[in-house]
Amino acid sequence: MVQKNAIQGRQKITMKKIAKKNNLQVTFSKRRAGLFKKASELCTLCGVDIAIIVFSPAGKVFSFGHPNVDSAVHRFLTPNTSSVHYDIVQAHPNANIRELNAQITNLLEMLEGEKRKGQALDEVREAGRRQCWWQAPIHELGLSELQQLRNALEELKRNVGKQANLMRAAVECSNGWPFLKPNSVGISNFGTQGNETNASSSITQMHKFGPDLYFDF
Amino acid sequence: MVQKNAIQGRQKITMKKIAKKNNLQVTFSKRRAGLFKKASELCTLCGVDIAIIVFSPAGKVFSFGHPNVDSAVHRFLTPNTSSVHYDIVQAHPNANIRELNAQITNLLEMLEGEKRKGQALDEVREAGRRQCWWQAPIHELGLSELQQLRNALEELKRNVGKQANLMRAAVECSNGWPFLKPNSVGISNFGTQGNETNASSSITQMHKFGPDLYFDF
DNA sequence: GATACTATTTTTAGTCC
DNA sequence: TGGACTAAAAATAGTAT
Repeated sequence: MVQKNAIQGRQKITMKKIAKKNNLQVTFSKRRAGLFKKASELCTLCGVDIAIIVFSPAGKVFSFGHPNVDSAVHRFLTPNTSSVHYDIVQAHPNANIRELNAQITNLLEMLEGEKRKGQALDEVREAGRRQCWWQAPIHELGLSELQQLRNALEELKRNVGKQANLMRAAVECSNGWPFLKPNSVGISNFGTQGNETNASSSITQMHKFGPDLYFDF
Repeated sequence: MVQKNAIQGRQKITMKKIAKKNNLQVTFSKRRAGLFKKASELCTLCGVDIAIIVFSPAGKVFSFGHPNVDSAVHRFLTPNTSSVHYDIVQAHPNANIRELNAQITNLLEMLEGEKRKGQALDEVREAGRRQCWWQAPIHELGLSELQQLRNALEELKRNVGKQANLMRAAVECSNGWPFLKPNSVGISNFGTQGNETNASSSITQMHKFGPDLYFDF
């Protein structure tokens, strides 16, 4: 089905800008993912904060940050000042959020394993597709369900985006924030920060919703 | 000349914070170098701009940037004129954070269960009471990949975390903030408009990172 | 754009200098 | 902290969906 020629496998490449546009795009996606993964691992293994900002060839912005991009950037820009702004949120650590983060982190690891184990059993589950299956007594979800979950999440993401547009409109009609200036980083930061394990990093992507607006969510 | 024990070669490690201080430091140095190298390669191969900021366990700051950190950070923070970061407003009380969190938690539990059962058979479970909070039918589901689910989850995690944080911040600082309500949702937006900056092609090999690429404070 | 595959190329954990 | 070394763990180029 899919065996053309012999030579398969990684090829060595020269370190210079890739000529073929198409190839460049693929490489960019792969390596960007790889870079973010490396960063994530570094965060987890060494418990450090990292921020990465990448401007894609297409003009989009991809960012990665632990605990988030802005806190790191802020800390970078103002080395002397202790992140005061962030304390607004950090003042009262929310156990639920941490719990959520922990769960998601575990989930991600699980999915990795699940993915490896086998997608053979996936077919069997195709038939068991239901509406709102996520509400049902969850005891066992197959890959089919996971796929549905994925779609559902994307839908959610889309909805949030719409809302973001509305919100933005509202903001522009108002003045500004008490202590948030255009070039100052605002509140943000979630997940555990400080020390102790967990890989609550975040990989984000900018999504375009309007003719000239990118919402990051 | 140096053959102490047998076990040589790379060992697999678990993704959690390294316990041994000494080991952690070594790993940090190596991986940081590796991360920067990857970033460098991405710059060269794809001709894109990147900025990386890393706060070491020792409190130092390491950064990598092409063409330099500040330009990328600046571009990230000031996509254009107006636009305020982290605008928080609740235009319409649509998305309820609590519900969202509940759903996510629920989904996570579901997946946890799946993992434990070791992907047994997938019998159908009754629909059960539902409350399509995002009101979006998810019937026509294509053959998705777990990898995508993973990405979606990571994005969602960030989204939920941020919203929850902002919500808390709103509650704590409700006295004085414009239109913030206890159940308001926060959405942040960074723009990347117009500026296309298609990374110049004059990217010279960034071999070893020169003193102008590494900043060690 | 993102993924799947697979043969190779790279990266790197552990340990010693 | 920065190499050196070995061998196993990861990342990934090229190609096709």
